[in-house]
Amino acid sequence: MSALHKHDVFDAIADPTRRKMLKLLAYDELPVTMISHHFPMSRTAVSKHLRILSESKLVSMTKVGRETRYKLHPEALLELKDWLSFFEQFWDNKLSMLRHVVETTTDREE
Amino acid sequence: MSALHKHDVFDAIADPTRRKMLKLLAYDELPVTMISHHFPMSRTAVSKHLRILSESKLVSMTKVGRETRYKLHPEALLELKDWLSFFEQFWDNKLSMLRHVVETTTDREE
DNA sequence: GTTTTATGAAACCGTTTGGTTACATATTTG
DNA sequence: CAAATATGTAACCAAACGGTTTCATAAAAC
Repeated sequence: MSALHKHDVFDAIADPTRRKMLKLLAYDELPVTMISHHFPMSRTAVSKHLRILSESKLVSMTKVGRETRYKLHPEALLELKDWLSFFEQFWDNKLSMLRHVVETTTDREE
Repeated sequence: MSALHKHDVFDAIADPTRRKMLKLLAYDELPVTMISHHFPMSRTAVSKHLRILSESKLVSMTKVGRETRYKLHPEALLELKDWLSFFEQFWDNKLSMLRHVVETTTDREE
């Protein structure tokens, strides 16, 4: 994906480092330096991954003093869930087929 | 991802062309030339996308005479669904929280 | 007010990606 | 058998990716 056009959710989760970041941010809001301690790369590289996650709305940023705290914004994964749900009707499993119907019905109420 | 290591499902669906291919193959098994008619690129480029989808097990190939027919193998998307299910517990919606519990319980029976 | 800390931006670099065209091969058709 | 068809492989290319180091800036701490 181009540098001008923003990265979407599918791009964002394609990278294993970014997927790990999402799990890390699932419970805690964390500043860049803290996040970078969990990865074998420079803080700058971590910062760039966070920018991509931010572009795709998977994380949100809050400035607190000199820190920038990032936290998970899980609602952005709904796009992925919706995309997936289309294919569930093709799983050769009657139980998941049934569940597909139940889920899509439930979705209407959200 | 490297050329030696196979592409995984997350890589495979990162590209919009490949996502479109999956939808196209959802209903019909199709040979390369037929598939390429749906995309504004060369048959060779289409073939390369299909190889990546094949590496990630999202499609399967069957040789029929001089044709290679590709079809969707939706079970490969289970990995994605499982990955997603971890995050559903964080959606700030009690209903989807409840559904998460129901689904993971149901999964045990498959 | 100087120093330290936290961060992002810029420039750079090797590798991968997504496309191309040309070619080789196998199968079907006439 | 010769010609046409279906496909994959190879070589190539520009752009994007994922990393680096250096620098600028803002806020906190001393």
